[in-house]
Amino acid sequence: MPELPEVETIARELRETQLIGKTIDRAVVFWERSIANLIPKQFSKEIKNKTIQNITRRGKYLVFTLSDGWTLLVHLRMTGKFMIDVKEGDPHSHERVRLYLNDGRILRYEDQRKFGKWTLTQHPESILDVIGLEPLDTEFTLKAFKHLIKDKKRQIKPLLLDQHMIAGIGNIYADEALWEARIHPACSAASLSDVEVKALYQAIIMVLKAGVENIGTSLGAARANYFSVSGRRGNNQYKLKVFRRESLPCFRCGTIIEKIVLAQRGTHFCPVCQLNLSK
DNA sequence: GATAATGTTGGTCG
DNA sequence: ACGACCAACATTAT
Repeated sequence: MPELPEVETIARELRETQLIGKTIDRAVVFWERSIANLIPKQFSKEIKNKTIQNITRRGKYLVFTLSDGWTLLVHLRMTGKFMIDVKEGDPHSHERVRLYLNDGRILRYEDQRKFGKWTLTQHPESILDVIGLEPLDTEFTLKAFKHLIKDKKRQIKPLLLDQHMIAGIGNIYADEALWEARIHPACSAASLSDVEVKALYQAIIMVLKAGVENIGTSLGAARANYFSVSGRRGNNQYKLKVFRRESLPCFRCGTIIEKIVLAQRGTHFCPVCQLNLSK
């Protein structure tokens, strides 16, 4: 569920809510497998009394820099979310981990589908260094993008979703970027012309920036859907051009948007605007 | 009421 | 190197 813009929004809200500088008095784990690399007992022991020094984002990971050289990496996968409470209370229905802070607040982590993972480590680089370029950083240049996709015969959409190539793009923003760039999601990366590569490069940056500015995409009304720490829903769902618009007219040419499956992911595109048969 | 689909990622197996 | 498929899960839509 949360892609780069949603994770970025959450990181910002966690900072804005003054978590930085607070100390973790105690941790409670309700679902063991939410902690990827430690048993709950070890996790609770190691995180106790650590101070939160910073909260940032790398790809789709939330990065909590803690005291004494420790880092907490949180990947929300499909349904992970954070909530902050001022008072003790029974665990919420999908609450998996809870951190008690020294200012009396409780940071709750909920994850309906239990796919999300927390990693508490002194060596975060082993995870963070193997993921790809940050698309909203200066390192993501047109030249770097060209280098990334040249000679890659694989389909362009699965490539965009590959976190080892570019970090943070998920199913929504991949479809949106390809529509903006007028590129068919199934065509081979290496087959793209220079003009198409540049258009796609600009589209990736554009759709991600728009997502961040609109504080993320919250689809549907269900509780499983993305909302930020404060419970606020994003607004980007109202700006989407193709994602989940199957059988509706393309905003550019009026053709009915199609939905296919690519790399086991629902994929939405306009069969006329995005018709580059180069493959 | 059964079945398919869901925004993620890691593994296996050709 | 890649793609196809499965697995981890709970819920909603059909």
